[in-house]
Amino acid sequence: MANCNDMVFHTQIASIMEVLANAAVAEICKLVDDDYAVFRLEITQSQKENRTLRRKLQLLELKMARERAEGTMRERALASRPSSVKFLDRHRGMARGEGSLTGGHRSFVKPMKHNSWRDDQPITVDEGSGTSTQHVIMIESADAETAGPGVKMERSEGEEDPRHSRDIQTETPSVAMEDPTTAPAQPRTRSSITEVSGTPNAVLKSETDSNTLTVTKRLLHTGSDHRSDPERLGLGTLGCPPAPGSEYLPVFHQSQRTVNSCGDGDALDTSGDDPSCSYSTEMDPGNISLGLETQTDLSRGDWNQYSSGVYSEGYLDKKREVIIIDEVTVKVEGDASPTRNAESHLGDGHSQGRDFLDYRESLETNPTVVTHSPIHKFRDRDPVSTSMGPSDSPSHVLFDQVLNSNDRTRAQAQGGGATSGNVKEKRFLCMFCNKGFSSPQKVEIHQRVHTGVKPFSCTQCQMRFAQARDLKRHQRVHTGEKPYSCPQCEKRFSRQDHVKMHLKVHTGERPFACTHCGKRFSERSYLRIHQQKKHFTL
DNA sequence: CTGGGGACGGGGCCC
DNA sequence: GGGGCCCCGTCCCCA
Repeated sequence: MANCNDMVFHTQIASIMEVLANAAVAEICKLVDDDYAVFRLEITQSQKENRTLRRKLQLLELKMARERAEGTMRERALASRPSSVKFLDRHRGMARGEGSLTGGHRSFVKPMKHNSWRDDQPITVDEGSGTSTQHVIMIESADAETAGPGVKMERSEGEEDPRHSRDIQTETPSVAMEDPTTAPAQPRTRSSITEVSGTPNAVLKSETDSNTLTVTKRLLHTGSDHRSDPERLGLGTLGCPPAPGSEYLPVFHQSQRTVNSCGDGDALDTSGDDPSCSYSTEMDPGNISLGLETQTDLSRGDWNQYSSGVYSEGYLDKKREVIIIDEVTVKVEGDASPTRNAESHLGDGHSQGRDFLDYRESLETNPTVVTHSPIHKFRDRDPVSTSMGPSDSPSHVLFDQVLNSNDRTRAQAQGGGATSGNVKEKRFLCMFCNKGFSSPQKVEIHQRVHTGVKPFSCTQCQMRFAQARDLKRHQRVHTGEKPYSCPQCEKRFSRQDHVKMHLKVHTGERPFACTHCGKRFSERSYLRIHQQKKHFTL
């Protein structure tokens, strides 16, 4: 009987335990579900915020570009000069498979053998017609071949980030039409050649009611290097001289889409009805940048390139540098203040020289490449468009306003070595790494690190240099000049820093110690080699 | 042959 | 624009 009671008792206990266990499981599941829902909600909100910030940045930079473009258009209207052929390279196309499209942002720098401008394939230039007709060639094809043999389009679409993908995929098929309301949208995958006639002002639409803009961007035909290095950057590039009449022609195309005012960042519906603001490259046939022009994306700093081009327009008016801005997509957000809402997607600022080694190598191996255009997509970051000239344009004001934000601090901090001086003195940012410099000239020089442009060539050898000082220093190799001597042994050197290095021989100074074995070296490179060989470390 | 070390040239940046 | 400085890599010599 007792055993029977025990069995009943245990059975009841087991039942209770089961019930409790089930309840606990249910409670856990409920908690997990709740947390999961909350987590997903947070993710969604964060994504929305990200999109909002991106679009705000786009809006800001679009405004800058438009303001600048308007100024250009006014100048053009005043000049009343005949226009040249304008290539609006939308860079939708790239010869996929050419170059490394999966190896990161360097991939685009791979020189291409075909799809490149060749000397025997000049671009027809409607020059000096005396009319205001502008031949605008919109290259929208995803197939570079459709762009003609002379058009080289490279892109790294295969490795683009989701944002970029979204922009591309959701943007309205861009139409390079003067009046998009009267012309049907053309599929992006097709090539189209649209001739835009009329005065530049006719092309440049009013921005007051514009929400979707197809901005025809172009190569800002500049290039200080052209002057200093005609043998490399001259006719050989494309087989045709720079179009003397080529001018800047930002073309804004309106779309009939309406504004999706979303100043607060909500309603960021990107599912296909994003108003698009597309920038197309207007390539000057005489200054096509081989292997460098590539599709860009606003969300990844291509606006930076555009604004840099704008900047070049002002500051580099005489220096002329090729700037390529590709088609981008942006949704103008109603009355949202671009300044207030500006979000500068500053890069990490540490993308420099060696990050572009492949690029530079490609340039070195392809001396005919004109290297004025900016590199696109070096890193997965969003550089801000901040290389503005010292002009008094609204863009400049806007730029300062942007930098007045917290991003200014970031810009300085990420300026990579901007250790001294205030921000104002370093407000000229590299379009590639956002590093700040105190003057446009310094930016230009610095950007040669990224572009590989070496305007100064040695007459004694084939060496090329980015700075005059480098050439001057190098030429001592040929002349044998050694103006510096060691005060200890009278040994002579061509460079003073080598004297300083040499002095360590006499002083016995070995400031670099191996952290593994304590062995000391006079130079860091010795230590590095030592550690590599002995300790298998960097 | 190998490693250490000096010399030296290119490159980048700050001032 | 140029000097100074530093970093890096390479070449070469020598133990």
